[in-house]
Amino acid sequence: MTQDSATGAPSSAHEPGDALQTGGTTGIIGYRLRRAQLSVFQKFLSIFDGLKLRPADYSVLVLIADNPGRKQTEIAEVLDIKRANFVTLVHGLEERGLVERIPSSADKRANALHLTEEGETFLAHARQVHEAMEQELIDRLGGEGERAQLLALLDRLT
Amino acid sequence: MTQDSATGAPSSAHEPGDALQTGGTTGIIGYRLRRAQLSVFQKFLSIFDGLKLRPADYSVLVLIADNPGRKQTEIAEVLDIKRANFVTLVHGLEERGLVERIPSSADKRANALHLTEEGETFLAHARQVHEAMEQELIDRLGGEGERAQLLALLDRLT
DNA sequence: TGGCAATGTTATCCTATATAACTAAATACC
DNA sequence: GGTATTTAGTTATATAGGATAACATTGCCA
Repeated sequence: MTQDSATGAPSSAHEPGDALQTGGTTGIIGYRLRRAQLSVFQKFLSIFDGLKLRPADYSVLVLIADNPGRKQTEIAEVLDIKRANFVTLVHGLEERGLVERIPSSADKRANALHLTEEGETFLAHARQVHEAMEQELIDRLGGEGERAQLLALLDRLT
Repeated sequence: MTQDSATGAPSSAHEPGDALQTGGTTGIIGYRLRRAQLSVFQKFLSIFDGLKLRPADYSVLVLIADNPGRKQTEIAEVLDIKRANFVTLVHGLEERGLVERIPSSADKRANALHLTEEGETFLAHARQVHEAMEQELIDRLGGEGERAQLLALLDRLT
């Protein structure tokens, strides 16, 4: 009884060079999501290796650029980053001269976040680099239509 | 010049209660992938909280069940888990009485992995629980067709 | 005015993941 | 056949992500 291909069930024995039965995991939506996400993030990391920018850093810079003057809690919240961990993240960006924490005059507890001039320049470049990566992903998907399809399907899972 | 809705660009000022401009991040494939993956894993964790089973544990049990007698390196490899980290993972499953490490007679360095009787019973139950979750995800996607579409699109990213 | 909530921060913990080094055993090479 | 290389499992260790608790300062509000 070694008819794997018929039943898909594991045979009682295996030859040393045999491929493993992976259907039990590769059929799982969450598993495939995770693999795809890791693959895309890996590509991001390799592309942005020179700029020393991680996905979280990039998303923070983009959000600050598109919402200048917002306080830390607001930016952290939309990214689902705990404000305690956001402190370290912003601190790093500030040390690199990309972000400014300006004490809010309206609320003395809060810091208003802004990009520095250098931060604007840096992000403009990073956005170009990222745009190229995004376009490659779209190409791999098959086009804009497939990208829209994917995003719509992902939305239903969230 | 406060016509955000027309340009999508940030206005120079924001009202305290305003929603943030998030298009810069939510349009990114990798960002949406990550959010969806986190959401699905979160659901997994809450559903399997009672069984104290994490996604990685589940995938390991399934792979051992479907490929009994394989050695650690083989199972770890298909899951992209470093063999050094796999040691701890399998050790935990062994301590819980779900997995056996049987020294291979053919290769005295290797451990042949098997589920125990208890492991088989446990996994049978876990598979049922997971099947219900998977079906809910499929329903959310819209049906089997959409599931197949999603998996196909994810494949192209990997 | 006094109590409660929010902001930013520090400290700490846990988990996941990556790397290096080691042993014992198998394999390759000559 | 004996030596060198590779492989399997393991240990120790480092880093990064993310969660929680506690605290000072400030804002809110009733």
